[in-house]
Amino acid sequence: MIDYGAIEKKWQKRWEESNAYEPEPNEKKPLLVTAAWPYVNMPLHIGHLKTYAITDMYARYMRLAGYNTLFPMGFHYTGTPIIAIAKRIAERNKDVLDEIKVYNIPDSELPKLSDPLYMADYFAKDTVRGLRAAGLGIDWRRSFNSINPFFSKMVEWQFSKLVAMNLLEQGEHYVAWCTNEGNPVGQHDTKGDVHPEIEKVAMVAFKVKDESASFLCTTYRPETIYGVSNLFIAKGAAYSLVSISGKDYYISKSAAKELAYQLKMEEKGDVSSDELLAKSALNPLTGEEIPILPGFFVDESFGTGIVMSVPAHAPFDYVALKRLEREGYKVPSSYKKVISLEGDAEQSIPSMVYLSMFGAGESASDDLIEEATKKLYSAESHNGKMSVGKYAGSTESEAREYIKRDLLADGNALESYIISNSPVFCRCGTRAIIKIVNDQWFINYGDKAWKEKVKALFASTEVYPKKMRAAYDYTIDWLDLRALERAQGLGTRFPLNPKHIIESLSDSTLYMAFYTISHIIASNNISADKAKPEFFDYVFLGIGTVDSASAASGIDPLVVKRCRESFAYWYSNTSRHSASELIYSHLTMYLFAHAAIMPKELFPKRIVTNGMQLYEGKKMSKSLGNIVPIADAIKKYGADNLRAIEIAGTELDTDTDFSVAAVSGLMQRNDFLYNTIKSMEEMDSGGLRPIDYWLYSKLNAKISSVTKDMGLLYVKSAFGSIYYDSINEIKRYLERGSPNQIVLSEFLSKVTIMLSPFMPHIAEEFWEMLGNDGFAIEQAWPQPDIGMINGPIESCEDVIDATLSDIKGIITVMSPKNGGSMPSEVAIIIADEWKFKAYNYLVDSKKHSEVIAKSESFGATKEDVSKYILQYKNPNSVTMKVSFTSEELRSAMEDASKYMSSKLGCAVKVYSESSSSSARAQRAQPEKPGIELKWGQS
RNA sequence: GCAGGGGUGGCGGAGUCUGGUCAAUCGCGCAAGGCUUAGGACCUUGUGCCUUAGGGCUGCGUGAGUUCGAAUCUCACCCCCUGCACCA
Repeated sequence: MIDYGAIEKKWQKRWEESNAYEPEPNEKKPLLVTAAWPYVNMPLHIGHLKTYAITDMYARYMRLAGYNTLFPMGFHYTGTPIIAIAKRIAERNKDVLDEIKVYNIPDSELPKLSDPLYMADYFAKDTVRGLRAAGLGIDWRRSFNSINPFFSKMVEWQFSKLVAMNLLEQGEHYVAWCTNEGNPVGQHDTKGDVHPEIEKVAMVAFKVKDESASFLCTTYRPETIYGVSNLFIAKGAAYSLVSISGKDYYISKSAAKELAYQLKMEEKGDVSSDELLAKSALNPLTGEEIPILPGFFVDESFGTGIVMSVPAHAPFDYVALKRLEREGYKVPSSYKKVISLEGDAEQSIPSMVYLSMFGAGESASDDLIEEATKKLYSAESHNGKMSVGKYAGSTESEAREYIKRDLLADGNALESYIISNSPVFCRCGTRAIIKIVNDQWFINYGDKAWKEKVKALFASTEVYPKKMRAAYDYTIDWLDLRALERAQGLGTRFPLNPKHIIESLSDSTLYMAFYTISHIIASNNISADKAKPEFFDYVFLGIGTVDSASAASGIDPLVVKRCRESFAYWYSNTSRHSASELIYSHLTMYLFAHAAIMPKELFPKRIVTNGMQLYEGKKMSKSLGNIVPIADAIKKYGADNLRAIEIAGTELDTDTDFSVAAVSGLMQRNDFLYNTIKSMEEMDSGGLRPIDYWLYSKLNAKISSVTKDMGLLYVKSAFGSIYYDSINEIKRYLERGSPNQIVLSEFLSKVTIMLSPFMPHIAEEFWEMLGNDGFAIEQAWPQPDIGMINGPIESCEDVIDATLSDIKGIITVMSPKNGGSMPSEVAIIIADEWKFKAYNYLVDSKKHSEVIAKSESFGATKEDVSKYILQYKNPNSVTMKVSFTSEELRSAMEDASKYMSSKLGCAVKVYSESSSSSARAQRAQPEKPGIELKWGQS
């Protein structure tokens, strides 16, 4: 049994003692691999480990492949969640305390975590411990966080560059807003972590009859305006008369309050709902006069608190009218249908049809009506056609845009934003609304020239998995204005508005460059006030000289020089790693930042993304309570086993499942390898047999295919070949008896090197047990000896396998007829060479007649050849030549006969067809030797 | 809706680019036997259907097409997953 804990500690210590992961520039080719830095509002769990483990595997592989490889890691502090969590720890919020419980934080630490910075530092340290324990080869000297003052200066420098390039813009922007706290509201600021979904909607104005003012109705479906039978308001609610851009409108009082955050508006006075009910309105498109009625479902706080009633298409409107009718109200009697669905009856009222589909009558619950509304809305949006009005005949979705455009152009409508999943509450308890901010700064990712530059440079960036390239291309096109500042949170102050901080994604697009100098800055204790633009200009862009940069910054010229050299060396070859979800945000912004600021030869060379890590088939989440901290998993399963599953459980593009069953499979196999290596002392090393050549062939073919797979980051396939296949091959090799120590040792040593990126600790242990010097992780990746790849001998081995399984099958069938006894002897009859030649000729010619005509050249009679070759009825299906000769197969079979004999429990004799007197001899085919079982006396 | 990815055995997941060596690598699960005081582990065998001297049939979301031959190529349709921004 392997003691994983002991092995892990042993090798981690030795690696550390030899500074194995603290590279500096040298004569080798450089490679800087970086993974998206973790956001430390919680400790890491095994779901987070995946990307880092893959990055580490890649770094280790490239190191073996001859690169001087650097893998640094920092921590992301920017934004509000760290503050939010710390605050809730201070409040002793039960959810957060429960969530944090799985990480075994000592009671003495817990109170201190209510300080956001202390908490972030604490979780960062915890993360370092976890990643070290997982055996990641990270250069921790270079670690920094996103609020490091020197780094902040770099971010400021970065944004000053963008300003100079005219890539920032100021303008209007909408945000979800808490009126109580005076802050924007993001998902983590809301009760229940609900994301406020923001939508742009139309507000249609219905002029009041005999008045200059209009009713303003929020609607998703302006195209249904032709079918409006009345307006609904909330009875008993307070309404206001307001003036927007010189026009008067009635809206609910609460809407007036909220819309004031979006539109310039003046409140002119209160109006009661009864007053409104007494009025009537004019349809802006049809001019029809319509009544105002109380709607039971109208929410004064949603939209404008006035709803246009389209009973034919809106189930709520329909039900409301029916209820009013029953209560004795005078209600419109015609439900005008304006949209038709294919196949519906002309007279049918869609809202009635859908209500009855759900078994919902006039007294149905709101939920049921809601359900019918959704279905009808979806059906009409997808397949509905306008049946009336200017756009009759066009699809509903087209008509919606056209009609909205017309209404806006004619001054019959306004636009506003609403929270479509309203109500969303801020944690303080206030309902969130939408605010339009008009001095908001944006990064203009919509800039055409910038986009073109990114596209041009990105064309030569390698993307893994390859098929993700389309997603980047799409995102490059799609990215547009992006707000870059926020009112709250940790981070770097935005130079153009120091009250705000630079938003968390925007401050993390160039930080990987800082790793190349962070340890130099730290070890020389250089303070942030020396981080002058001239310093960054020189180090990152080569603008100016060592002396000018030193003079401007006050930093020692030798330090400046070292920074410049370090950056120029490492940044010339970079590989970026993250989960694939970041393609749509961070990774593409990272491309934009590099295109704008960095010299084009330093543009990212490679981006690698991966899927998620699942746990027992499910996404890990606090609500499922299935979060496994990294330290726990390592203790339980072993770092290498955890790594292997996370890295190579699937290929990069799919999610990986972590299951305990998979771990136990790995443990058993590790034990097998361990025991095999231990038992090697007793092995001899004599002359080579076919099976030895077979193992060499497998080894070299493996090196060749794995090298190819690793180059394309087909991780699962590579690992399968290195690990599972090798184990199966060793088992087979050992079964054949008399294993050769030299052969097996070479096989295992090379496999161990290839295994080390995945399972570094175990690989080191095996490497040492095999009697090799140095670290496995510092060896050269094996080169395949193509000459040792022996197709014929592998094919012969396959034939041996197939023959064995054929024989077993026949024995199973025949035994009962022979009183349950086993055969006393099995004769294996190898086809004569002429059959090989005839067969191969058929593959080429595809014509029986041509093969038969050539009979003599194969050394056989026409009769024999035609009898043999005609059994391949469709020559087109004979496509693969036999790669070995009759004699090669005979000798391999001979060598395997002892093994077959032990498997079958009876004597096995090998004959050639011509020397066999068996009646079954002529059945022998090149890849299917004849078989004869003998019962009784042998 | 827009964009990207995907539908293969009880399950995870190969194979698809480059059609034939594919009843389908590998792994998990399951079943029987061996070993064991017992359990676990380990080893052997089996695991679509029908056969029974190494054979045949059906099958890779649905339907059609190309081809001597299709999981693989073409067309149409159905279904699922992810992202859609100020959120790290």
